[in-house]
Amino acid sequence: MKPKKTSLSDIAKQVGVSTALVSYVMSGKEKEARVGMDVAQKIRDVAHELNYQPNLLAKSLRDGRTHTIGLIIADISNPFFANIAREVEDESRKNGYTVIIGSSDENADKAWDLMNVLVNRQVDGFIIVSAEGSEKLVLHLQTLNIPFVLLDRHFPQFETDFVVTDNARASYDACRHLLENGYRRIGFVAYKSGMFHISERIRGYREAMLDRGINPEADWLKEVQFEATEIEIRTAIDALVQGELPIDAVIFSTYGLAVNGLKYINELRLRVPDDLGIVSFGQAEVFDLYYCPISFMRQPIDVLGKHAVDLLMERLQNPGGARQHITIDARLVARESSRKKQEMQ
Amino acid sequence: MKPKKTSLSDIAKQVGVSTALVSYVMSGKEKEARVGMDVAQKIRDVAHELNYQPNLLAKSLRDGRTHTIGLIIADISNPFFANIAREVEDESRKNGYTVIIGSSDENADKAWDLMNVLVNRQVDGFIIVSAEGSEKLVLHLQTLNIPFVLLDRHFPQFETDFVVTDNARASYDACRHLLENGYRRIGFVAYKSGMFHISERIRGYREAMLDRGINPEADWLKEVQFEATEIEIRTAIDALVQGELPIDAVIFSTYGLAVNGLKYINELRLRVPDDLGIVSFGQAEVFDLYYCPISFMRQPIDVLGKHAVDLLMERLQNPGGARQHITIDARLVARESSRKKQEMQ
DNA sequence: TGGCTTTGCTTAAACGATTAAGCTAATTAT
DNA sequence: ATAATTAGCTTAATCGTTTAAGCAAAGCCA
Repeated sequence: MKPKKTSLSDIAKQVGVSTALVSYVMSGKEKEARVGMDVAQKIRDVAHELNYQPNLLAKSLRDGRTHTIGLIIADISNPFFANIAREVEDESRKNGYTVIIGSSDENADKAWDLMNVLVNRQVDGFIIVSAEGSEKLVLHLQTLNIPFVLLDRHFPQFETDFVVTDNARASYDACRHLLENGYRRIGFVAYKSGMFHISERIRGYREAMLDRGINPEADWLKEVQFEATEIEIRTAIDALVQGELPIDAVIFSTYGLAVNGLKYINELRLRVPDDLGIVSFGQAEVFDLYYCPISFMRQPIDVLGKHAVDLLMERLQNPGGARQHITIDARLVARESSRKKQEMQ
Repeated sequence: MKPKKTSLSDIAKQVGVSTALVSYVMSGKEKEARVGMDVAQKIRDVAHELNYQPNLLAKSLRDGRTHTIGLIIADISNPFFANIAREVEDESRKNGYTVIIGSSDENADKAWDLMNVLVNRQVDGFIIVSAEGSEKLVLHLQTLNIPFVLLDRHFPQFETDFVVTDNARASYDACRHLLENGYRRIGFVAYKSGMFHISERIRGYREAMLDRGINPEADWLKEVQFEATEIEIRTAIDALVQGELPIDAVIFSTYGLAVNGLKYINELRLRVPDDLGIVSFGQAEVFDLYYCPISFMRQPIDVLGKHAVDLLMERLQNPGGARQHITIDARLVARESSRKKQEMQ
């Protein structure tokens, strides 16, 4: 039924030599291995004729490297991660590596299972956007001595390679921008999470407010559950805009929060930015096409992805080298949603 | 340096038996292989103690199945494909398969290269969103006897498994909806392509117009190059809205066209739907959050993805079975962008 | 002529798992 | 008591590749 693929020994048999010779020729080692010119040519001819394609499984098994990397992200259907995946894919292919992507849904258990599957498939290394609670995963990879690079999020308590944006600074810039444009009562919506990148974003917001001499009300910070974003975000926004001190601007610390938040803001018929100024993290076509284009902190996804792959490649070459920490600045893209406030007397 | 992973023979050595016994126990065949209860337990204990993880490479090499499928799509950073990828990933994992995703950028050569890499990695089968001109790829997989399912697009001239939406019908429905709501001069924007799914969409549009007794002007159909979408779409829209017979509605036959089109429509300060009614293919948050929510044809991505995987699984079981053609209907999600036209006297 | 190097190839082990076949000792049947 | 069965293991081939080591013949030098 299935026309067996041609292997080294098929060629060897037809040419009348050992598989060793064929292997040498096919991997361009004919010089070192002193293969006769005529035989080499014959081998190439037959290989071509039989349409030989090497079996990468066998090769990998033999030399312990699969030239495959595992990419664990939160969710491939989120544009931020999809774009990251795309960068990682392209950059990896340039380096001769294939990527296997898995979505963890921000769930540490899922991430753990994924990692195990990929480890068993013998990936050479990982690029990981950590879910909350995946310290165990990180430690496990360390004891297995499998190279990995943390992307977008990292654990300050562990000494690992990572590539992240400067979240505190990005948040600070977002907030300062709103302040400069006349907004004063600024809310901040984040996921409820113990993860470092989240708390950094909150810290940046706080500092910007304090530096401006404003004490951010505790009520202005809303933390919503990832698993129940749609519902909780409504409650959060209701509270923010209807409280004693209704906010005049809000920062969404994540793409998913912004999308859900904007939907509800539309429902409430709040006008952006007159009723509510907005700056968001993340990026996507949504922000361009909203009736009032949304200002956002642009994370240089291409740079993040490229650095992550390059760093991993370096680590694969030199597993013992010093861990590297790469921090990249996000850049504010200011648009209508945060334009200078008209003082309304 | 690297603490070698534990293999069957490590366990065998420690327990003092052959690797065969260990293999039987680890793969749950201890009954058939008549392994002694006490020895079996000992093996399990040691396996656990040494944290044994099977090497899937070796297993795959041995029995010729990798439990891996290749997914070739146009671009993972396009939400339509990202969502497909997500479905395929989840459904495959349920079946014990791992997915390797590659983006072809609608380029047949890239798709060809990708396929070759994946074939060499011995994927068991493929799910493919074909790029234009990839007939060669399809034929090649057929001669290699590697199972594959075409997704979203298919080649009517080849007898293959496929899962697609009924594009002619979707287009017909989109157009009829606009007609029913009072629009008459309806434009259609598509990619310039010889691919079947595109011409089907055009056909559906034409038929809906003709059935209504309207002869669609040739100028109302605009075909833009995939590689130069941003520029060409401006020219196309300019022509559509400024011609002798300016259109009063437009159908975007693809997500990417809609996004670029809407951007330009915004720039032109055309009001949707008063100046221009809109229905689009594709789906994404963009359509929800546009100032005037965009009507679109919802393709049931979850169903598409699930069917594609299930069909491939079936084909892997039974390579010789009759090819299956699965066609799924898109459903109109009607919103503001195509609301009933106010007759303006 | 005898020893040394070079050329051109083959042999065989290794990667880690699977599994048909075979072997031995104990048990059961006759 | 002897033959037949069964339980409980081992052996070894296999998947396709790589590569160190070895071997024979030819070439070179004195």
